[in-house]
Amino acid sequence: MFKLSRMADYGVVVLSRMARQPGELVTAVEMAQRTGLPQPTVAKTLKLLTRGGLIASHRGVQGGYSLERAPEQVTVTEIITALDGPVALTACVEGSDDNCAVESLCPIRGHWERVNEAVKGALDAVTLADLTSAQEDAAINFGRPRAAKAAAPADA
Amino acid sequence: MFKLSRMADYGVVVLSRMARQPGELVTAVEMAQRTGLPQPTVAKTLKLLTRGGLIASHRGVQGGYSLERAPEQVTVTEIITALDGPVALTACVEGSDDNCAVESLCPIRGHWERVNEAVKGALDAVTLADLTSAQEDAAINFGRPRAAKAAAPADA
DNA sequence: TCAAATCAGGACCGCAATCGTCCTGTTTCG
DNA sequence: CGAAACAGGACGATTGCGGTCCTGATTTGA
Ligand code: FES
Ligand code: FES
Repeated sequence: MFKLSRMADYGVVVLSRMARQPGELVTAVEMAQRTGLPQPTVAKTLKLLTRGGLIASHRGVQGGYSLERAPEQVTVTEIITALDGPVALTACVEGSDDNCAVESLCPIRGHWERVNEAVKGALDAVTLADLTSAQEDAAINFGRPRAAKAAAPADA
Repeated sequence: MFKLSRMADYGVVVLSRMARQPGELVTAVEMAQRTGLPQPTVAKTLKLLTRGGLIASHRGVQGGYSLERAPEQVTVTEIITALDGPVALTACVEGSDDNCAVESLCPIRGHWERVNEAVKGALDAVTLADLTSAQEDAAINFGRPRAAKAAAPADA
């Protein structure tokens, strides 16, 4: 069913929540309260997000996490990459050391990368701002936005 | 890591193999031999593909499967849908009856659909013909493509 | 008519990756 | 020096997935 991991889901939820007050320092437990998610999991998510460079952390007594980057500069691809590793649809795309069992006679060998590129491009075109700001202008192009086809310069 | 299931992978492999001789009737066991994949799994894949309307089946003694549609009319989205169910990145997109646990206060509620649309659009733009074309340069690197992996240890 | 070939559909089990939790440092502030 | 808060990893339960097999249904051909 081609669904992304729950971690990435949580990550987007948490991040979009943080995008409301950029720069504000929030602790992990408070973040869990705001989102309604279990605290340990949210803490883990925050850690991963920090390691991925998406948010900044501050240790110590008055510490916490804060979103420093602009919401429209945070792409969904980055979030997924930070929480679930690089986007690699199949085993034969770069990023994994294990190839398909039939690499020798596979008819499409390197052509998976094109699909991978297309998906990554689509994911790249959606930013955190898109997910949080669509509140007011819900009537944008929902049918097939520029993201879909415009993300096809894979072979340029 | 946002990878699609192995079933979908196999499906594409099998289909792209069938795209070479469209209309030819091939049995499941022969298809397994051609692709090098285990027979039971390949049979299962063929069944799912048939149910999805991507290939035609013929029962009886001289039966088998055949690809009736044009390769450029078969999209990757269809293949994934046939084998893994509809493309639904998260639980809150249409297609599943189960929502996130925090749907009530989730800040992005319906906005996941945009991401879903973007991905589906990207997948829709790649057809079976795209994967099978450029067959000539697919035979060049028979060793181990391993695109730009940092310092690939000699494992040959 | 009968038997063989082949697909259809589902049941079943084992493995694996994920999800979620917790514990032990490390850092900063009061 | 102690408390607050993050960092990092270990650990177990669970769920879904991958893979196999078995029993029908259908068609062909002898
Ligand atoms: S080598 Fe991976 S799909 Fe063919
Ligand atoms: S992510 Fe599903 S309801 Fe918010």
